Amino acid sequence: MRISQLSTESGVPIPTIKYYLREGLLPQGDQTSATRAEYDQSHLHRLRLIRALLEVGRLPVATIRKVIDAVEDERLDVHHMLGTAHHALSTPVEPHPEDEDWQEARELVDRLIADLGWGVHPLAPTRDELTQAVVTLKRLGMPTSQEDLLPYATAALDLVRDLDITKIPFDGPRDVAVETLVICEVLYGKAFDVLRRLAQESESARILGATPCPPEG
Amino acid sequence: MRISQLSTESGVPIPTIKYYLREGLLPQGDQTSATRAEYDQSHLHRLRLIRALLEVGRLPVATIRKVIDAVEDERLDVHHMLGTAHHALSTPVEPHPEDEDWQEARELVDRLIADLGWGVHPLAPTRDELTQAVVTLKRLGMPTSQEDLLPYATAALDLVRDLDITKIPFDGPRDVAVETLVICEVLYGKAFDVLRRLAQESESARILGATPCPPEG
DNA sequence: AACAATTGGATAGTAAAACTATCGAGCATC
DNA sequence: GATGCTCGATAGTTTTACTATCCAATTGTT
Repeated sequence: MRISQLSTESGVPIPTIKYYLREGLLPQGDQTSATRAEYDQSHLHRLRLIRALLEVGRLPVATIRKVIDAVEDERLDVHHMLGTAHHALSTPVEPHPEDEDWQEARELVDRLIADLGWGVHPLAPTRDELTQAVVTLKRLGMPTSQEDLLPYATAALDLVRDLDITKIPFDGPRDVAVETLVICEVLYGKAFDVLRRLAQESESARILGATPCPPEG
Repeated sequence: MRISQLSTESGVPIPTIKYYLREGLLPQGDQTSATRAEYDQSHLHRLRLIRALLEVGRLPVATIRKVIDAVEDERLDVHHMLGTAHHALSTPVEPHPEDEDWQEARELVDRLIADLGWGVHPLAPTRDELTQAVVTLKRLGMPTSQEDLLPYATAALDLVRDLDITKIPFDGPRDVAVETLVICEVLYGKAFDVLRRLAQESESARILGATPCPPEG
């Protein structure tokens, strides 16, 4: 199919598709001549993935690029490919190792992960991300202990082990594996986030003994 | 304290503080003369809250503004104040009620909430948000059923009921209640999100029988 | 073969969000 | 009364994600 058809089928405007091609999010089509290229279902699929990560996951284009690069780097085995994708998904946080609060929080995070027996690399950026949340909670006057975080951690593990992970075809083609992992992480992550807010909405109304609150307007 | 001290204590540059003042995120200081205003601990605290929501929660300034407006609107009782804050926290999604996939997904979401017996307003924007995630999952070839979502929903409810909600002082001053709610929703939400990704990282390494994957570099 | 339409590739422009910088006049303080 | 901080207003910057415009090269269409 040509670019115009790709555009109508996906709902993404042609200039935007060209932009994604430039940015390396979408692979080039099969060039049949100097001014013609042929696209197929894989491009359509990729385009849908890009839009999902952008619109639902609110991932920056640069992050999506990193994930795609990991898939297309043939030197990586499945394990390292997934790892790279994983680390790309964490929002970069610059650590403040000299800060006292930061150090304390980081120790808490490391101890938590160690006590849980989780296999996470000591330098994984995810650790910094969690540290930042813990530091911030403390600064806001809601200090967090390991016991506070533990139930969240075990709940997270339960969900991942029983649901997310079972969906990932580790033995299938590599691109399918990463794609599924990313989708699980981003879209089910989003779904859970919304469900959490729904639950909070419902519980808070229940406690206050009131009827559900309508949106403004 | 003066604006310069507010700046050094919070680490936020003066022009940025002025910007927050202009945008109504930070209340004006106590004006002692035409060119002097006095700020206090409450301003410092608010500033920290703003930065937390911006940096950790990645909330847009406009959203933070909405939450603050809800707190300061004296006509609202605690219930409606929390509700307004709640709805402000959901990323706006424009619904596509004419779309077939959308309709189907929306029915699934409504049925799920009804079956769970959750008290959520029929027009709550949160419903649209979840609908969007469900539609997107379907488009990406991972259709979601009510049974798929149920375990996420019950896990979310457990966390909220046993942890988040217990932290909110419903009978205390109104501003403390919303602030706690927002902090719980945004920061513990973030913490859980990171824990989920950590669990996924760990489980995926375990399944592949590999050692934890180092970050690039 | 003439010719309008489409494409690819390049380049430049735009919109929104979150700052950041500058300026001028008014105090305050030494 | 010189120095320096402050307020308030206004204008400029940076980043991100597009969007628009050109142009020459086709392609299909007559």
